[in-house]
Amino acid sequence: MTQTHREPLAKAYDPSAFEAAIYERWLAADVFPPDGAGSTADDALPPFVIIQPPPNITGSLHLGHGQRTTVEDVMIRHARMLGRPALFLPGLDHASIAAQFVLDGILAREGESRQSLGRERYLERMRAFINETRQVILTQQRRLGGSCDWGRLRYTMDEGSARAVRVAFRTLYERDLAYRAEALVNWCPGCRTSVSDLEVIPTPETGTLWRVRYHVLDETSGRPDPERWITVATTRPETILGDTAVAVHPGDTRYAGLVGARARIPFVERDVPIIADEVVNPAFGTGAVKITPAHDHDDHATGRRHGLPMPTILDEAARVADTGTPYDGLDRAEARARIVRDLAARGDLEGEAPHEMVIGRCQRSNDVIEPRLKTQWFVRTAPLAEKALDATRSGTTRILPARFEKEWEHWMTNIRDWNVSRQLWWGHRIPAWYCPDGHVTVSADPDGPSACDTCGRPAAELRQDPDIFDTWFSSGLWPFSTLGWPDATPDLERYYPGSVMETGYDILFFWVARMMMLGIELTGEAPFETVYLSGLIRDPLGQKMSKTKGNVVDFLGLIDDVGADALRFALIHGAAPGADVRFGSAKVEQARNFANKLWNATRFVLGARPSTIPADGERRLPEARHLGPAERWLLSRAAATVEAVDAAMGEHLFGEVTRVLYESIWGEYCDWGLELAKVRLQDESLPAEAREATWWALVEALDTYLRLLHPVMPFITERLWGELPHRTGDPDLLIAARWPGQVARDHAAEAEVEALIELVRGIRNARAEARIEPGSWLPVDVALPASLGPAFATLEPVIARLARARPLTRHVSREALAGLAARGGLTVIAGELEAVVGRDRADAITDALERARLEKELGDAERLLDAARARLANEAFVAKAPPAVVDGARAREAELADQVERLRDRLGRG
RNA sequence: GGGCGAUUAGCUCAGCUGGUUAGAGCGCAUGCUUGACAUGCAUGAGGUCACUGGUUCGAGUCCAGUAUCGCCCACCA
Repeated sequence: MTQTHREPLAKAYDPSAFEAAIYERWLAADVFPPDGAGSTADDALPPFVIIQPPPNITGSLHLGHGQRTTVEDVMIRHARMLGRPALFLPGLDHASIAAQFVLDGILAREGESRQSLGRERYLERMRAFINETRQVILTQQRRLGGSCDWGRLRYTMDEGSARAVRVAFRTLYERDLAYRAEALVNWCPGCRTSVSDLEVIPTPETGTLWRVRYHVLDETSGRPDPERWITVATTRPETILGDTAVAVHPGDTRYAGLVGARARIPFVERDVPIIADEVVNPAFGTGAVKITPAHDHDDHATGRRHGLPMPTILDEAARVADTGTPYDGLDRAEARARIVRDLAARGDLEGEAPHEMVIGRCQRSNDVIEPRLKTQWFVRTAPLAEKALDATRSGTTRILPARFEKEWEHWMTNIRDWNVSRQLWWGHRIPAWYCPDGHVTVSADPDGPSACDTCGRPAAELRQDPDIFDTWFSSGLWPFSTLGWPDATPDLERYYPGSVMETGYDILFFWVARMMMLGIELTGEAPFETVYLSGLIRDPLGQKMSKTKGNVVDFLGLIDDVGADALRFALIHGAAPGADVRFGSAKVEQARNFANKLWNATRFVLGARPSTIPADGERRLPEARHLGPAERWLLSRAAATVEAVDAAMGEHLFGEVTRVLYESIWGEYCDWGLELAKVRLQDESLPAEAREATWWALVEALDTYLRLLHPVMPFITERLWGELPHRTGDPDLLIAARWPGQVARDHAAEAEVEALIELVRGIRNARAEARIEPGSWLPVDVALPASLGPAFATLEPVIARLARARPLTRHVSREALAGLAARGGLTVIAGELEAVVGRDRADAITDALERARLEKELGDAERLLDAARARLANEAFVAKAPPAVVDGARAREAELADQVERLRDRLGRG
């Protein structure tokens, strides 16, 4: 395949100049869908399916989303390059409560409200609103380079999801896994709906603990005795109006005589029993507790045990209602203040004290949650959780990092039934109908039931439940509802269960748990093999990013500044799985610089093509017989990088992937590979074949690095790869190219070149320490073992240039070198190699500095030698450590001893 | 009240199954317009791996405890 040359690489790396165009090329080539026209997937391989949490349709992506999309995209691109049919299905979540919260805010600014519009107009407004917002997130994902199969875009409120919701609910109902019951639910007065336990955030606050006297009834008169009372402690005096008992601990002798008596509740003037119950902690407060069964979880349980009445005294907006007192109509806070005041006036307020407490607030609106009695739909979770636990315990589904499995176990084993009813409008209406006789009919028919299941009354007489489902109910079906379930579609057959579900650990229970429970129950299979939990992105101060804090980073702005590649790299570099990351500009700059480095390195390679190689020729593997040690080293290091990246990818260690690539590309390929190659490419004395081989080796290694880096930095690698000569069989686009295969390392070449690199480093170091003019050329005499002779001979001009050595003379023995050292100069000891820099150049070299340097080196070497000797002197070490370790220690000792001896020699302290 | 995690260079963080001299980026110091790159190059300084004990020939790594910070779960008014 002949490659088409487009515009040559610009001198400066400017991602904004090509990222959008690259994305368009991918789209045009139809390579994102596993079954797209441009897909090069091998259908014999198992599909790889990533499951992404569909972002809220009304929002915009923040850096956390960016990180996750990146991680997901890294996995999908890697799988695609391995030839697997790779599905990355994009989606949006209607996010009922979150969306309503956003819209309600907008309406409030317009002077409207949910109530003023009414259900139908409100929903119309919502649809208009999401039509505006839905594009935001999709655009962001594109800008970031997400290689999603856009043709399969789904939405949790589309017809497919709606049907899945109805069928799922009916199925649960038929299996007695969904039931309707009156229960105390968490009520948010701001959102005017119940919320699940998970949505209640325990918030520490300093409240007040009031002590209130309830007068005990006189047995004969039946009237409250002004002289006898029982004092209760409460943090919520307004709930006095709903009290139906006073409880004390059965063993509490202080109150033993009062149990069985009755007390008068003030204001409502209700007479209630004084009961004994184990829940009461006699050490807390006064040891007597007022019981409000309709507005407190503990009290509700107590009320049930004792068969107490449960009057509701707060309405939907948490105003006092139906108490027959003057407090009716007051907000709970105001009612509290008045009641406290009135109690004091009556002389029944015994005292008050500040009190540290934990209060439940709404995750969404931050309102104080008010427990309230409601008839709601619940999902019976115990049997579902049991199956979910089976899946994780058996390894059918793995949770990464593994430590989250413990949290999972704990939560799943203590799970409570899931309240799925929400008194909201934006969402899936619960498909339950009630007939006048109270019969319940659950139907999956989009038009509802035709008649009551129980008594046959016609549909016209049935009334549908006004509530909608918790938003997580529909997203809990996501892994299969998006593939056509409940129908047995080819997609469902092929792409279910998914491979990896990636999300932040903060929604492990909200979402992952629900998908697992519903998925297993409804499809018979766990919905994914691996749960990969990412950490949270935090700001540079370690705070969670949030709009209210104003520390949310402008995602598209960052891409405008540094490019999507740099952002992607920065988001996963140096991050351990599941660990939170502080994200600051330093990371982005590092990533941008890395991209810039790669850009310029490629420009160099392209510009260094020997004139004997045609510009548009196909790529050739360099011929082995023309390869020198530097080329063999370069190719072997590329092979080593393939091994390291494969290992890291296999374990989902993406931070390790970027670390390895950064180090290999910058520290090896650019710092040494290109520098070594430069001299040879310019060396006219070499045969053309040798120079060609050097260039082909550069191209070969660069090709490998671009492939390895592509999942992380897809745009720049695609752009640069397009400029490289391709091999026969390569596709036009890197995204569809194959992942590098593992090739054999050349350990001999690696050792040789690394020894020579150490020599160059040593010479540079000595020169710098001796404060020698960097540009000056000094004679260098080198002694090296015979085994390194050929490599040195080949690379001699390279070493000469990198070390500023002229002339560079090789000596066969150290003895010869020792004689030279006596004539002045710097001594360099680099492993087995040794060099003298600047003999006879007393003008350039300060003897005192050189002696100081050598003294320091000697000191270091002696210390290390002592440690090595001490280690070997330990008989237990020699006897018990593995032979390889002992051998290594011996070699180390010998090397150090040799070094010490040579340094002493030079310092005249033989 | 339970459970989990973190504590490594001035800062932000890697360090997998225990094994030579603990790494990176930024920052810092010194010096370089080296024909890919100053978004760069070279060289360097900087760490009793929170503390105490234990296991081991050998511990940043494993175990126990302590301290500090963070997170999750939990019905004490």
